[in-house]
Amino acid sequence: MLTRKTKYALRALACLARGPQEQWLSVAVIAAREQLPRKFLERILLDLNRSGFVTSRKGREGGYALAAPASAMNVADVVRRMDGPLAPVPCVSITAYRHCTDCGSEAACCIRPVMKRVRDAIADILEHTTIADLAGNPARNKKTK
Amino acid sequence: MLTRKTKYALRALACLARGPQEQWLSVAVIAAREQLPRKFLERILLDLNRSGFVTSRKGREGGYALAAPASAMNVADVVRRMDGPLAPVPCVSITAYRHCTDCGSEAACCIRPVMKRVRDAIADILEHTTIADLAGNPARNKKTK
DNA sequence: CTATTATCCCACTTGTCCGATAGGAGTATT
DNA sequence: AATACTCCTATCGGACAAGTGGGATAATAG
Repeated sequence: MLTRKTKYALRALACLARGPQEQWLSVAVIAAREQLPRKFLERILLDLNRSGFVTSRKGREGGYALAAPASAMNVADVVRRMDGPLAPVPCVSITAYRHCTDCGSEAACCIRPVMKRVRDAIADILEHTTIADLAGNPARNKKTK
Repeated sequence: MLTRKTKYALRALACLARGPQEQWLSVAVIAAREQLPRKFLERILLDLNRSGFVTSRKGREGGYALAAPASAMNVADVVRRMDGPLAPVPCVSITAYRHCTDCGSEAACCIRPVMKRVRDAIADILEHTTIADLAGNPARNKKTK
């Protein structure tokens, strides 16, 4: 299950992608447009900033903007940053591989092959879906700073 | 992420599918063979029994056996019982649809279409993978009671 | 009949994470 | 100087994951 944090993050990014190019959007505006809890969204945008998905401007008329073109930003990366690896078991993750502590031998594990296929299927979809796709606006690009 | 509960459940079912047809396997035996915590496995098998995946026999020489042919038991159903719906968001689940509390309009939701595709991809794989596949023994069938 | 061996079942613990809020410090604009 | 933003930390309740302990019940071997 996707956490709300991730859903809100995706909504906020889509909102930025749709928003007017000429100005920064404040947390308050995004929260109002997308109907999201203000304070929680603030925290999420902070994370998105640290992860490099958005840039910010302080003070009056400040706010957030996409750090890259929406069409160059895929959903998989956002989900991974917020929710962690896409893979259903850590030992089939490509970006965050970890040996399963409860599993003796990976070669002999009967669950691994199936979950590998699941991971690949999920990754294939989410990596080929961009924020621009979510925004329903493939042409929209980065805000020129 | 799959919970351990589900992973253990799948391992136990695969173990039963592989095990000798003529006898019931006790929790202790399964735990030893699959290297699983005994008590926890007991609890899991109880759930699997209630959900109808296995049958049990009390007393001496008792234990568990598959309630249906391993080749007729798919992974998706097991995961759903133990971990809940496969869908990344409740509003795209087919077996356990629920309206997302944080979402105003499903028709206008920008996240739903992508997640719908993810759900379908996961379901497609897990529904077409059986316990027999896990056990590496497609011919193995139900224990004749 | 009785001891043994199994499932059944409840309660409890410990830790982690989710979702969210409070409150204040820093900073840019009017 | 006042205002309106972002930034950052701390905290909190509730849920759930992963497991353990102890005992009731039932079936069979001897």
